Amino acid sequence: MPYAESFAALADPTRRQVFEMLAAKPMPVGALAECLPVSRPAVSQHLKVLTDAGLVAAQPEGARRIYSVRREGLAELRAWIDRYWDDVLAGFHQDVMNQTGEDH
Amino acid sequence: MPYAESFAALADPTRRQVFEMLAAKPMPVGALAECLPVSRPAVSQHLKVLTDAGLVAAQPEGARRIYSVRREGLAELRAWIDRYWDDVLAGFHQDVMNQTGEDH
DNA sequence: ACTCAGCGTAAGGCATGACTTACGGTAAGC
DNA sequence: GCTTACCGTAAGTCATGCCTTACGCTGAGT
Repeated sequence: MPYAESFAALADPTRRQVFEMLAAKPMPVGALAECLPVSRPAVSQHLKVLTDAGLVAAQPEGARRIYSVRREGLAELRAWIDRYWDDVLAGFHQDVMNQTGEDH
Repeated sequence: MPYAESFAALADPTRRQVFEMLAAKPMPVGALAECLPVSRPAVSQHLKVLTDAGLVAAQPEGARRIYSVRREGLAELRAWIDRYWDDVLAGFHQDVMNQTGEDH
């Protein structure tokens, strides 16, 4: 269940901001840190959490590491939501049945 | 940005379990607590977080309070994911363009 | 009116987590 | 080869969060 780590990763505002910046454009660590109110090591730690969750990935380019978003990570979250989305719709439908007719 | 609270709410495993149980079937607090390894007040606190995030809602029924899932809460999360889903696809598309031709 | 079931809230303890500074390690440039 | 840029990790501090027990409130039944 990798979606568990994904939710935990995106629960932090700074980490969401990192993710959003990478979604807009792949970037090295330094570029992220310049646009954020935290230190560069803090960004590195956040990137580790996001990487472990499968939401981002690093691609070494010389001495730098270009981080970018992994579509599969978002797909996991979408899958989780869609599952319970269906459950809720089914439950709602059942409630309507119970309220209207109590038939069958 | 209510999705912020939603991510924070679903980041906790116990809270996700509560949400999943409510998605399967609306329930009062006591019924949830019986199936969980934590005390009833803990469940109440989790329900408050989920309620503040707009993910669940309570409907008083006599002395009990029947909790159920709010579709709008899940919709918020879906909207956030879909937004960055599109961004990632666009970025990926742009990378392909840069690699193949550098035209525009 | 009294009792009891069902919840929410307050207060406190303990773990988890986010940030900092300091350090080590690798790749590029002179 | 040596410096410099770029990055990850370690250690420590401080805040946040989850859980517990104890308490107070409301609605139903006798």
